[in-house]
Amino acid sequence: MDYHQNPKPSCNYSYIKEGLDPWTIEFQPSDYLMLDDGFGEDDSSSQNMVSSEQVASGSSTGYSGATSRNNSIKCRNGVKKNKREVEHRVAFRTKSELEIMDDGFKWRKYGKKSVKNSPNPRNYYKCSSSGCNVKKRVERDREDSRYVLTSYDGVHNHESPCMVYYNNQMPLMASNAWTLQPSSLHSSSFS
DNA sequence: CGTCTTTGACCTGCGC
DNA sequence: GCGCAGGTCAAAGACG
Repeated sequence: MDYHQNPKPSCNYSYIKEGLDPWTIEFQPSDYLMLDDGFGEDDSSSQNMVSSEQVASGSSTGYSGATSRNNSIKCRNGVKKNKREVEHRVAFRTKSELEIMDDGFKWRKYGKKSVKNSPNPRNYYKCSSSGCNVKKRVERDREDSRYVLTSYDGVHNHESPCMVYYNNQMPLMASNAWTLQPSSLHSSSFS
């Protein structure tokens, strides 16, 4: 049973960046987990991230899909949201042999879907904590299967189950570590 | 027995 | 209106 509690892999992470070579900045999981939600609001910063829609829509990998055709995000109830209205969505690419990396939370897989023009399926996860609606998408980079594309949608309304374990070393690690404010979402592509 | 993964079916939006 | 594609649901089975 893949319960996503494997030890933190000794892999290198790469932010999905804008303007610069998107795959050159590497960091460790702990670095990312300690980011605050004010992160990325300063455009002069070299640590901007982009929405996962840019990843999925092909800005960096060539993907295309229904949810990205009109720069809008569809919801189950049919309500559409503009890209920039989607809150708390982050994506990054990770060089790892493991598709599942321990981010301190427990995830339940609820779907798997093959993606057009990609030999690798996309996996869908929900946070297994009751009341927490954070979702996660994981897929291998179609152009370089050594990399894993991970995108998070939402903000955890609870602390990480690993909080106690890591608390001594990572006091800033918080449930909103994944937060990405809309103001930090950029609409331009990597082209 | 509870919780998880698997997987086909279904829903929705978009382009033609 | 139809087909395509992504995202989600839910039943069935597996596992500890």
